[in-house]
Amino acid sequence: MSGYDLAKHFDESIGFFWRATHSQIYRELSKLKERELISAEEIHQRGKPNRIVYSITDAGRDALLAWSRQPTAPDPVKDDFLVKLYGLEHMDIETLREHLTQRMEGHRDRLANFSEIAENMQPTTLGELGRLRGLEIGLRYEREWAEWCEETLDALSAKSLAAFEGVIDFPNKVSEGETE
Amino acid sequence: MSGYDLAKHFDESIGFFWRATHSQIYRELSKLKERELISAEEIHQRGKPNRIVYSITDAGRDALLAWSRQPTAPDPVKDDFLVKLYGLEHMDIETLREHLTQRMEGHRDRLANFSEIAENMQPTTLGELGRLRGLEIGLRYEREWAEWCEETLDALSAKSLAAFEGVIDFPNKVSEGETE
DNA sequence: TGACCATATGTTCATTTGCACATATAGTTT
DNA sequence: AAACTATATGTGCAAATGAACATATGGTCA
Repeated sequence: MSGYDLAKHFDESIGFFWRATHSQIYRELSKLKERELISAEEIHQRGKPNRIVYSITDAGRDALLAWSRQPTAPDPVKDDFLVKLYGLEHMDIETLREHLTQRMEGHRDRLANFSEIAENMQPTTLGELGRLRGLEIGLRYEREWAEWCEETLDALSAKSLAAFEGVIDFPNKVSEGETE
Repeated sequence: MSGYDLAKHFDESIGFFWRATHSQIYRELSKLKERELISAEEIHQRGKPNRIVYSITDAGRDALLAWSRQPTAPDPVKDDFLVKLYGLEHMDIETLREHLTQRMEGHRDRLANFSEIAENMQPTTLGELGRLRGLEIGLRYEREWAEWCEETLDALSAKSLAAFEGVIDFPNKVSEGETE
């Protein structure tokens, strides 16, 4: 693939579990070529700029296999929305409810999208099997987040919050934000 | 809190959704103090080095509230294990199975840990409610990953893979990795 | 005609982050 | 006596990353 193709690929299929901007992609391709893990071929085009199409080398394939043998730590979660929940008493809850609703919709959209793709997949090769497994965790991920958003919206609803003592008067409803 | 306290805090409770090394913490505390969002007080101790205990200022509280009003994008997943699955035909599947097993155990351990904490929580304040909601998504996250690992191990078992044509002879079992 | 979009590749700059190093005290273990 | 652990704060360096800038062609749209 060319760098441009890779960038589009990140936007489309594999974006759920890995992504990179085009600036990073071109940098990495240069490094990989210098290490001779990929080879480059310039393709001349009429009307459009030249493309540089890269192919994996034997050394690259070896490196890929060696990499697959190295342990992988689970992707650490780092979500500032959960930080906001952690300090909920200092936050603007009304705004949080809005954000929760938006987030829920996003998760539901992606869930529907993933479900549709997964239903039309009938893996017959190892590669397809792996990609289906990837889709499967994406599905689970979006489903759980969507459900959690719904539950959390309910827990943060005015009715639910009224059950908490000393909470009926929100501490943050007064001053409108003029600070940065 | 002092920087040292914060570092321990990251290791303990809030590590699931946010973390930082002590070097980063001290740097950020310096910046926050310069912006006057926190104030510092040096505490002299016998036997131990002095501690610098930070407290939030009124400006800091304002900034915190303003921050809570800013939208938060979902934490993007970036997991190289899923990249390995994506290119499954080029990977060492036996090693992947081992890593899957280890990962599954890790997720199960954390699930058990989170479950125990959640069961003993009876939120009576907004803060506690928020922290329970954070724990709840952690619980869902670990549960789904653990189940997915189990399913994936099954899908990658020798028996399951035998059902795939042209897959019985693994392409990657021969050469032992000497490349980096 | 001028603006914008798609294709295509790159550089520069700043931020975030982690790792390793550095320093200092005092108790505990080998 | 030496090594290690806990407490406590910091610096230097490198890697990863994204945003913005830069350039070039040709088609479409207002």
